[in-house]
Amino acid sequence: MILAGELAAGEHLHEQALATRLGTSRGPVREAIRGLERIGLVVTVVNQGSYVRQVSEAEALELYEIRALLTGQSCAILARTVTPEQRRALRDLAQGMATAHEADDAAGYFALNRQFHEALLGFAGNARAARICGELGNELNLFRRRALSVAQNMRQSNAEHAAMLDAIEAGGPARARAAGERHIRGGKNRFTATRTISEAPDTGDLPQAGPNTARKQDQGRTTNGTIQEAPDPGGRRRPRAAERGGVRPS
Amino acid sequence: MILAGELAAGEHLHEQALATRLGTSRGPVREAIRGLERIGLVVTVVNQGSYVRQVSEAEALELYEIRALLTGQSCAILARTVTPEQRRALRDLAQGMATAHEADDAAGYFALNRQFHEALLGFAGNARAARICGELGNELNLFRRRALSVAQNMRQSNAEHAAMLDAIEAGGPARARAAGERHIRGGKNRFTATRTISEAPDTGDLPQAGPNTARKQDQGRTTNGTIQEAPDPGGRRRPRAAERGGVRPS
DNA sequence: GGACGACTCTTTGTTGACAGAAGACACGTT
DNA sequence: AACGTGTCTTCTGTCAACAAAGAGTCGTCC
Repeated sequence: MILAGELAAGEHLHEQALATRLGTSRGPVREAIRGLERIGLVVTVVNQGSYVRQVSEAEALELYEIRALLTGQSCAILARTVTPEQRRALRDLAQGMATAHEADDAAGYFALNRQFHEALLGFAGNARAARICGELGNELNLFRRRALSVAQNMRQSNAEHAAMLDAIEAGGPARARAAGERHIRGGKNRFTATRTISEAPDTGDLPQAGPNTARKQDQGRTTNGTIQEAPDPGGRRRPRAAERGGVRPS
Repeated sequence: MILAGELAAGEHLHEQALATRLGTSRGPVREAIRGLERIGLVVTVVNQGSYVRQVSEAEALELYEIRALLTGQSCAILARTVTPEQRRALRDLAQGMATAHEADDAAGYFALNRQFHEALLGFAGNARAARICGELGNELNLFRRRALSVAQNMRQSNAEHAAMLDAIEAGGPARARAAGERHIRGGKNRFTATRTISEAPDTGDLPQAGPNTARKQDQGRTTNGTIQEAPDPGGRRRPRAAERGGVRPS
């Protein structure tokens, strides 16, 4: 639900509501939340609840850097080890993305893009790196949402994919690595360029509190103590207040 | 408890026993297990329970590669951005490790080593990379345990730390990156060399079943479906059999 | 009129109990 | 004697209920 955008970034996770919605009880929901917390999709404040993680721009840039490294390394490895079947599979995925782009099928494009990167990392033989890269991509989706569905960006991304494959097939490890890193950093730049679009809080139908509602907040001590990040619920903590008066102007 | 070695790799996590031992009930234990599962310290099989993750040698090598990349990148960044305070902090940690090595203080050495790498990654400015690297180190500890407490290895590791710092301070990004990668790959080689030592199952006081006890095992379908790894409980699944007759020879 | 304090309500944290599943043991059959 | 089947026990998965803590609201006092 988080990745699908049904739960907005910063949104409070109401355990009972989720349980009834999923047709189960609070126990399984809590266990799931603990798992999401560990992979960084959710932040929990003791005695207050859990919130969908809000990725700051600085953090997003960090994630891009890690992905660039891992992707570049995978390309470098593939330049030496790629098999004809793998080449064909990657080319097919790239071709599929091109047609999806022409058909203006953003959803299909994203699915294929994910498969492409997953296959690339997987072929390189480091399953764990592939898993990490996928999780980082998930977190990035929390931030960028669909701000990247600009057609121009899709085309540019496709060109970079082709360059990566060319470098893998004929360029040698160093060039392949550079192409891989360039692609991710290109995505990073596209993200930075279109960031202002998603800057507007797009919480959909949720009532939105003002940016400086007085709140105790306790400086966000999380249960595992790793990410001391202010949850900033964004909307209401107690539904009652929002439903009755809406935003309380300080 | 896993990192401290109280729970051996492959050991079954008995929820009720853990709950009573920790003075709580099964709910919080289950939530904690879900978190550990997400970061890869625990593997769960449905309707069978959770086991401390067993890291295969191939996986361990993968983890080393990822750490090498991240560490090398951090060194490259630090070569351009390191401040005098950071240099001093890293030098102090390296010096502390040297004295710990001379004093044969393996525990102190490991603690300092962890701090050193944490500080290195942290100074490089990518908090997430630091976190990932730390988690990977935790997982590696599942495997290598204390096979690396050989004095010779400590000395070699110290020399590599010094080389990293030298390269960061005077060598430029490329040399610093190479030094960082060389250190982690050196650890990888030391791990491979001493691997046979830890190969002997060191489960301590646990009764150990024979290597080929017939078991259904269901090929280990996990709850999240990511790591299809055979749990291989290693010891007993039901205490009764082991307590009554011990190992049943086929 | 504004600020402080008590009260109430909602939500989380935790517990105990129940149902289902899976393995182990014992018995009967081939 | 070996194999298959039935039963039993144990453990996990899930649920409903209780206790505690925090936040909002209302009343009172300065």
